[in-house]
Amino acid sequence: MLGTPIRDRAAERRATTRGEILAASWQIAHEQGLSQITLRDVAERVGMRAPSLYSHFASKNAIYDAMFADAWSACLEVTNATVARAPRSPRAALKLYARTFFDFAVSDLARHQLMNQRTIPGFEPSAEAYAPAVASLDHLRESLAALGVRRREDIDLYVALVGGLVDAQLANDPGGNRWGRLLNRTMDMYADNLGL
Amino acid sequence: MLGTPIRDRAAERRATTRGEILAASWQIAHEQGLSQITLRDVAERVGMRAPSLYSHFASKNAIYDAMFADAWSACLEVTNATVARAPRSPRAALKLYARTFFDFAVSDLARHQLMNQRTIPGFEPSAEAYAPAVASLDHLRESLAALGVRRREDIDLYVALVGGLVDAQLANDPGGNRWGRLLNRTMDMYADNLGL
DNA sequence: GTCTATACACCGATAGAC
DNA sequence: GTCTATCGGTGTATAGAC
Repeated sequence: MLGTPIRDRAAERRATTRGEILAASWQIAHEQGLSQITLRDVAERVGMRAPSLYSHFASKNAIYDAMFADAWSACLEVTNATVARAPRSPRAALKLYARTFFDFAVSDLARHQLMNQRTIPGFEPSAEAYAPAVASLDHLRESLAALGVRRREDIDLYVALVGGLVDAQLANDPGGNRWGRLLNRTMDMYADNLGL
Repeated sequence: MLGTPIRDRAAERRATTRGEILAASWQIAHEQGLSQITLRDVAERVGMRAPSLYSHFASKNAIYDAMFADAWSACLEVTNATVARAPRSPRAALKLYARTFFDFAVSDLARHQLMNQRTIPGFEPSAEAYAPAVASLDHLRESLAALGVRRREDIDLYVALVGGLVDAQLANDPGGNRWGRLLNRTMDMYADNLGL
């Protein structure tokens, strides 16, 4: 009687190919911009013809969808690691959280555009791709709650403050630190406003 | 001897056609999104064939360029009118300036994307189109200076605060007021931080 | 299942007739 | 200045080889 193989070599190969397609897509996004990804270019980099990509992704937007999930999963991983070594002082913790997200966002323009802006014309993330994004926001809420920040408007303000610094940095001084310098001051200002 | 005509009817007609092309482009941007503008669609709305548009604009990006100048000119006009009726109190003036820009930005998503984000793949505003944008920033600097805000990092912080609220509002609650409600509080927080 | 070949409809842009 | 015709490029779809 034939037993079930331990490893599913076909599935492994399929997952590898999927990863290669995504890696090539990220490469193009970094080199030429997020919206400059073309199926023919992706296919060439992985040694295929363009239509063959449809064996692995249902459409070009499905590739963006997987990239969106990738990006937010990476964000969730980074912030998880940070919270584990959070300092006791609420202000210090606030600054660490904000700095972690700021550095993550500023370090990759294409990724930030995919995560936080709607720069791709017809693209809307699927529910599955949104899951790690929701998890990240939940995680942020828990982390802020542990510092005593629980009201929705306070969390909204935090989101706007950090997001505003990130957007200003990327839009007006990409590669620089003109707005990154203001991050600690902004968090002190925020903590003062909350009476922390 | 033939005198020069008082009115240049050909130039007037040309300017009118240009305006019609831009109006049609804004209409499409509002209905379908900024990146969904196609030359064939624009041409159809003004009663032309697509290639005829090249008699009035050198390229599709030249249309975006004129729209960019339009948008910042409108912003400059609105903020100019606001400063003229500024209250004496620095805090009240700060709130009025911020509210004016916030309402202007939030009222038109497509316009805001064109002005402040880089959502169109190959588009970079020309120097001429940038002029009203630079004038707006100069105008903001003068207005803030009159309130006692003169350091570059203080101005940078103001830009990030207002921009962050606008982006959060448009991205997470379009048509609502969830972040608009935080504008006055944010300006008080900012004024506290500056000791105003 | 995976890939190739081919095709379609649409895009921005250009050439040349009128 | 506007037209028709056309070009190379795009995302997408499908038939069929292996």
